[in-house]
Amino acid sequence: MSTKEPPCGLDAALAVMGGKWKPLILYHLNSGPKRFGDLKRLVMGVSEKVLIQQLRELAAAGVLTRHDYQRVPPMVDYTMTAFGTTLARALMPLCEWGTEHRNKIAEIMRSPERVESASHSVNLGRSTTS
Amino acid sequence: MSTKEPPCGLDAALAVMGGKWKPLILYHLNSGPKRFGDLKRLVMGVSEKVLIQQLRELAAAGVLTRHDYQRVPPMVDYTMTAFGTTLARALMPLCEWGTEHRNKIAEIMRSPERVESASHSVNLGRSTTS
DNA sequence: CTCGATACTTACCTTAAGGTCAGTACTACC
DNA sequence: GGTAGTACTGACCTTAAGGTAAGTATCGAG
Repeated sequence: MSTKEPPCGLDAALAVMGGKWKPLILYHLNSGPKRFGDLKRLVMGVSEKVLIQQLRELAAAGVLTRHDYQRVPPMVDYTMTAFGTTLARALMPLCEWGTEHRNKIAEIMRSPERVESASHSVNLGRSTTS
Repeated sequence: MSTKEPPCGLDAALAVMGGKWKPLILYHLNSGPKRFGDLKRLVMGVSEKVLIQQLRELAAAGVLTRHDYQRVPPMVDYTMTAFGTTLARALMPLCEWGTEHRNKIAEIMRSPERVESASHSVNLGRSTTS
């Protein structure tokens, strides 16, 4: 019984969209195909190397397609697949939640709520913060 | 203009819920208060140390409260805050998406889609896979 | 000529995140 | 005595993830 499929598919979803920049990449691509340079500007703070890497992973996961126009200088665009679109749609409530609560979250990050019996500051770390 | 608040709150949301086990912790706590041991069994694969750590972080972020009954042996339970409940609700579409697509995702992870001009396997890494 | 644009690749580096293991303190049961 | 339960703490370790910097090749503009 302990090896049964879990009731919640969050682990599976996170296996696809997990990565520091992937959620934002998905958000931006959901509004239409984008060139590499567009994404670089829209996903503020991402390095070229990591952007390329995570785009490739998303492509490998069938979430987006990379279309190379075989030009010099290079010209490449990235488009959501139908599968990817369903994921982006499932991410929208989280996006909205974050937008609505952005001020509260910023405040909490500045001054985390005192945790009973411990009051060290929170490190939310590498993988998800910007 | 480039320092304006982003249109999408995913970064803020991820600042709160980012962490390998936090989404699943949130999912399980959404169905009612839980003892530490309950969570350890429900969130399969998590180590005690990391579970404690991420519970503390979620408490510091105001998502849940920790109630210590001051007993020996220790008796502690964790309850979602109203704020946390809004987040868990925002996560449900993603949970459902993952559940629906679990088979497809498992297949992709076994055999990632060929990426144009590269065909290396996908490593979805530490922070979000189980 | 230089610089800017395009979208990458590669070498190398740092460190945050998650983990194992040992320990804590008490009770109850065998 | 031992084991099991409760929920932690701290020391120590590994490595995945994200990053910087340098480089690639071509075109067009000044």
